[in-house]
Amino acid sequence: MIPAISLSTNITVTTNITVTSTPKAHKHKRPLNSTLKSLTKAGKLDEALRVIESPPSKSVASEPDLEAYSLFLHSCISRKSLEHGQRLYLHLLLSRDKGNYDLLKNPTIKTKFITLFSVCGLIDEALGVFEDGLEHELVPESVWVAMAIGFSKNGYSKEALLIYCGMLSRLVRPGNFAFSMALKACADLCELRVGKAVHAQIIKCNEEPDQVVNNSLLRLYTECGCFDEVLRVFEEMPQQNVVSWNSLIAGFVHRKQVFESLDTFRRMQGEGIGFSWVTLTTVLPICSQLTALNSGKEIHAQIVKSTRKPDVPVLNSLVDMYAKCGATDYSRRVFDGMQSKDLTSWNTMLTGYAVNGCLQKAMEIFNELVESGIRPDAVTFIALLSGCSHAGLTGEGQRLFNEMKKNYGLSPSVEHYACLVDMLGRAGRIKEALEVVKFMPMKPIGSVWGSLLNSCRLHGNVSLGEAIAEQLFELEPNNPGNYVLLSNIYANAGMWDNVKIVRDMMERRGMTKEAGCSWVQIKNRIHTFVAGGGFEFRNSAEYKKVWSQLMDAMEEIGYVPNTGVVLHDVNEETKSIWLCGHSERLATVFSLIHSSAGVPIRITKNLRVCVDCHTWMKIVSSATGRVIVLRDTNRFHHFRGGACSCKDYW
DNA sequence: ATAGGGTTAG
Repeated sequence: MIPAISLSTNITVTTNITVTSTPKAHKHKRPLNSTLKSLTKAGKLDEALRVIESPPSKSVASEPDLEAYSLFLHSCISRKSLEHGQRLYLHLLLSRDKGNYDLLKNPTIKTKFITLFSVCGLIDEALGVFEDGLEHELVPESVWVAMAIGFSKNGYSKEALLIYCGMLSRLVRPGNFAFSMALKACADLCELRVGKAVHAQIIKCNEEPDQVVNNSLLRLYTECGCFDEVLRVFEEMPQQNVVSWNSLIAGFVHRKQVFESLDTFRRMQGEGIGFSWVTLTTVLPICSQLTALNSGKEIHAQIVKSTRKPDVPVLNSLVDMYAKCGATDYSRRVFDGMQSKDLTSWNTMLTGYAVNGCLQKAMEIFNELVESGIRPDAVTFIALLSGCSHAGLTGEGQRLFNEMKKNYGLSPSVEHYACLVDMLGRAGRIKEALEVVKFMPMKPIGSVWGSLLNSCRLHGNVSLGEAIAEQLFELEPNNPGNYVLLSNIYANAGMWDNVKIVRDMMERRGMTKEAGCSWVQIKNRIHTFVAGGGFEFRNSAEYKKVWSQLMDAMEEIGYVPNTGVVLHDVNEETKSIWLCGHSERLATVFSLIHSSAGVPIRITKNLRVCVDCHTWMKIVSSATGRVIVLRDTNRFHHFRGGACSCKDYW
């Protein structure tokens, strides 16, 4: 059975097949072939071509044989040497026109040309080779598969599947190569239905799928979120290798089961599977997400200990992990040590500096990037612009925004406009920000209105905030953050009735504000604190001791809680008690108790830091002499000696 | 000839 696939195509596959007789082996004489082969093996493709293209003399055969050409093409493919391949192709076409035996009909040669053109990105040329004679010949599986892989590798997964279907419709039986290719295409498209049909074919063909096919199944089900299937295939396959385990970890990451994925990584070491660079590039982002610096460092140690040379992606994710843990110095060390860098390496380092508020250094990296001759891309500018926005460098940001198109030929996307709007709004230039929204060439997305609303909150603009919120509620009715922002605006203005109206609206629409939650890694454990929770900890003697010491220090400095951040209409005393229960404070006290002096405290929060906690943190950093690195939903705050890296602008 | 990965965004 052929699975029903509804995909649009411009490829027509005809089904009337005429079988031509098998070509007779091409006669050849040794000398020419051995010359050609040795030239090819020595990498002297130019000379080899000269031999091929030279007019036939009587002393040698008119054409070299299949084997010699195969070898030559193989060499072209591994070097991605399009030019040599094209010249051979032209030569064979001319030779065919002269009435010589048509070597382009030979499946091996055909497969190699298809592969060569595909790896060089010339998918149309590859298709031309493939379709040449398709109607009259019985094309073996290998040719179909080469064409399909060509499509798939160039990002044309639908077309790859259509080739697969074309093959089935001609009753060519798919083998393991065809199966894994088809499954990859389905995984790339998230085409679960077709993928399951292929799975069914694999089962029905009654031959044991090989490991690659099983791994492709794992990836399909991982991508499509069918975790039960992932587990089943994983358990049932005769042997799991590194790739299988990597898929399993990726499956957990996909489901945001960070602890399970770390656990699987450990189990894989326990079972003697080891790891590959891909394993580490899958696991490192978990450490980034969790700000689990200790775990990240352990992985770094594995890389250092290894005798293999780490590849670019694994080092990129290492740079990112350190940056996401607020440790840009470590990032920089890894970055500087990289022997080769790609644009992602630069973007990652740049972004790391930008989100940590080190705009100066981000600009230095940017300049170095430009000097090294690499062209920055859209991501580079999002990092720079959002960095400028958060650092309050409006002029610099505007300059970059304009340079983007003028000097680098990049037209700003809606995300870039969002950054521009954000930086103007934050600086209190809300009117100009609105002008940008009005004249930008595309429809604003939620985040554009969102940053405007945030600007209204920062600058206490109630009426404009209301108007913007209205737009936003229409665009993103189910984003609780927008409602919270509006109620913040009302609360700051003391308009408690309106706060209540917004709260009721949220409740009616079934939305809840995410509970504030902070966590910190101490040794290998992640300790989580929820706002208003942690009672057991707060009742402990050690907590009370540290807390009262902090209170004394606060009093000395003259700290008065800013209860304005409590968005409920309750009395002042209750408000200040609630503030003490904010999750970042619990995490801070916990860290003060459980980590040694001199080590920076690294806390991560799922929401934005509140203004009062921000003040509180500054004081704690000066009273205890500790560096506190707080990562909130979008920024880093480095508290040191009573000041914050964000200069109170965020 | 087939399977696995990293960066931005209120």
